[in-house]
Amino acid sequence: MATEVPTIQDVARVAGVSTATVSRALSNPERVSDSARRKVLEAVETTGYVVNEAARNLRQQRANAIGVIAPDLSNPFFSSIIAGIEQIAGPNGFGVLVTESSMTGQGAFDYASLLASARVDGFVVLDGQMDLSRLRNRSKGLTQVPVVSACEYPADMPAPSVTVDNAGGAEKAVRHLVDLGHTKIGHITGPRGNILTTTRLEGFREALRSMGLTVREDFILPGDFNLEAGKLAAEIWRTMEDRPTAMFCASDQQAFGFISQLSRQGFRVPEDVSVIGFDDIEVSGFFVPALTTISQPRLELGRMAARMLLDRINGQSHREGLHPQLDVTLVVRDSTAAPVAA
Amino acid sequence: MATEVPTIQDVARVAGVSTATVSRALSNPERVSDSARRKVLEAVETTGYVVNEAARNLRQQRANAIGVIAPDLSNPFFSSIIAGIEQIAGPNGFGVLVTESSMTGQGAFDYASLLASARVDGFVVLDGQMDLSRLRNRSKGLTQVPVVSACEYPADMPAPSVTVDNAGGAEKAVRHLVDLGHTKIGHITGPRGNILTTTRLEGFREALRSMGLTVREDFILPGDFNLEAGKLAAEIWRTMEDRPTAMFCASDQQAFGFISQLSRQGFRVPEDVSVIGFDDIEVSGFFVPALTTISQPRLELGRMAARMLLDRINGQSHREGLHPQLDVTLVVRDSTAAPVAA
DNA sequence: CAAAGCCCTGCAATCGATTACAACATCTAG
DNA sequence: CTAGATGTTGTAATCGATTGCAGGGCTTTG
Repeated sequence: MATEVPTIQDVARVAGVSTATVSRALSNPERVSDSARRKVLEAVETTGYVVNEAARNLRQQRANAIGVIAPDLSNPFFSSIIAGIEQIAGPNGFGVLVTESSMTGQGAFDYASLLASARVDGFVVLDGQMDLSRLRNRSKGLTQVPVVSACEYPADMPAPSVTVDNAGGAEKAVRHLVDLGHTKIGHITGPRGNILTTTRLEGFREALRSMGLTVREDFILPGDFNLEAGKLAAEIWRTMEDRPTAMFCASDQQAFGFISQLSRQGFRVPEDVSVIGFDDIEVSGFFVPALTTISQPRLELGRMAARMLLDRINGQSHREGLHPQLDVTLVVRDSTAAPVAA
Repeated sequence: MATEVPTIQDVARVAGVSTATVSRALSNPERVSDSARRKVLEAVETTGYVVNEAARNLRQQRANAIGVIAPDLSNPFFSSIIAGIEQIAGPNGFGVLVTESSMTGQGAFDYASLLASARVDGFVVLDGQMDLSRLRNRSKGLTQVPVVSACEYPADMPAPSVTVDNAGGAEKAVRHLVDLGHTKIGHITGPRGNILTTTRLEGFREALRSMGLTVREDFILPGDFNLEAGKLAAEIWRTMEDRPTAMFCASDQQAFGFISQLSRQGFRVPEDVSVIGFDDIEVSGFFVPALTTISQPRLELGRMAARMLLDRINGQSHREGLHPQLDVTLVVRDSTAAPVAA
């Protein structure tokens, strides 16, 4: 039972050919004769041979793995993206190493080291806050290092990215609220400095203007993408003299926090205030009330980012362009309604 | 800028010693003289050397990485556990490869292959449904392969595991409901055949009995851990003639689905029915109503599983025993209350 | 029929680290 | 003073795959 793991030597011996032929039969089948290929495949079958990745990686000078840097693993928003990345990476023979931003910078988990140590061939960066300067001053310039940012992206980053149409999403959200009859529309932003925050805020402003409404700066509450931020914003909303009748939240989680805190204080959604989120994570349809939101194609985001990164690693140019943008859609549920006549 | 990645040879040259000394200075500092160590560390600093993992892995015949097999990445319950695993693995120089169960079995992502290919040194299995037999009939016997199952575990699996006290959790939930005055208590189970399902159900039954209540089989609804299952159960609850006044749900997600569907039908929680969950995922405190639940130490679950696996890989025996069980705690929030006097 | 080209195969170098072994210096004990 | 122990270092083999190069067989062409 406790047999050794077979090597390419074993296969070669069983098949009666050289290791070179075995290697070629497996990676470039068209380069060997039919008979040799058959013998090799048969020998692989009987021995149960699997290529030793460490040896291959050493020789080929590539890791056959990609790293994913996520800001927060416990946020369900990111896990779907990661699932999408795996769907592409796995079948292409690439492993996926997932890291939280908070882990990087710690010894071996420093991402520059991950690259230099031949553990990964490139990164998908899901964290827009990430400081990529360290990557730059090590060995190759940043433009050389295969990096694709997905979803969020550092403003100064000269790397390909795949994003969604955030401004368009904001516009769809505002239009929905306006269509319902709202005129006093507020917004809870994401964290300061985040690109998503600015794009959605800008889209929000622009949409209001284009629909002939004035932007009330006091209706724009600073926040974050998490639950706590929504709760905080609710406290502010509650103390406002002139309250917005509808709030556009920068994320679903934030919307949950907002609604939760309001409910606790005796307010009702959507009767007292309409709430619309952004992301469409899984629970959104099951929240109470079910959350109206802007749906992001999260799986596809991950898949496309992975495809782009693999192209990059393989030295190909991107089939989908340098900065593809995916569409978002409005999902109307129960957290938005027409404002009650005052 | 586009310099090559420095190798141990470069360091040796700069430091004026042999590669053997460099290697020893880095991994067994006490085996070299002070002066040599100083020179090496300095040379590492100036060259920016990072060990090439592929070369090390090949020579040492270990991958310095562990695999995590999760049933469903988009479930926030698992992401915390994974974060915990990383907290331990990373600082110990181990990478973490995350895989969804649905991916395994596909070519290179087959987990037996992952092992044989020297990509990982062992696994943390988060999926109790996982069929581990394939692992068994390849090379070493299953007992040889470093595997630690966390949270769920296949019943027939002769591997170490770290779990929580599921029966105790069920008991705490029931006691809480009984303390509130409930006597008609129902349960929505997890998926059939899952070990968590049986343990929690058994704990539920046992708790009722020990508190002098009879177990009503018609109050036990079959389910799953996901949102949809809760929704389905709500439909059944609604049509019951004699309804339980309190439901113990096998997971928080399930509880959300249950509450969500009831709300949609005009019922109120906890006025019409008390609901208690299991897991205490992040959003639970922000649900409407905030969910009373049994809290699992998810981060610690991952950390402990990782520690056990690393011990195993390093050939040490487990400091924490073969089957440690972590305690769970009752978190009382707003979804449970005394039953209304009929 | 000879020269040139192509296909298939094997030999052996190579990737970059670790480590068994041996060499040497230094120290200790008798 | 010497045999043996101890501590430090370097040499070179090794891990398992890939791949440049060359050789042998066969086909094509003039």
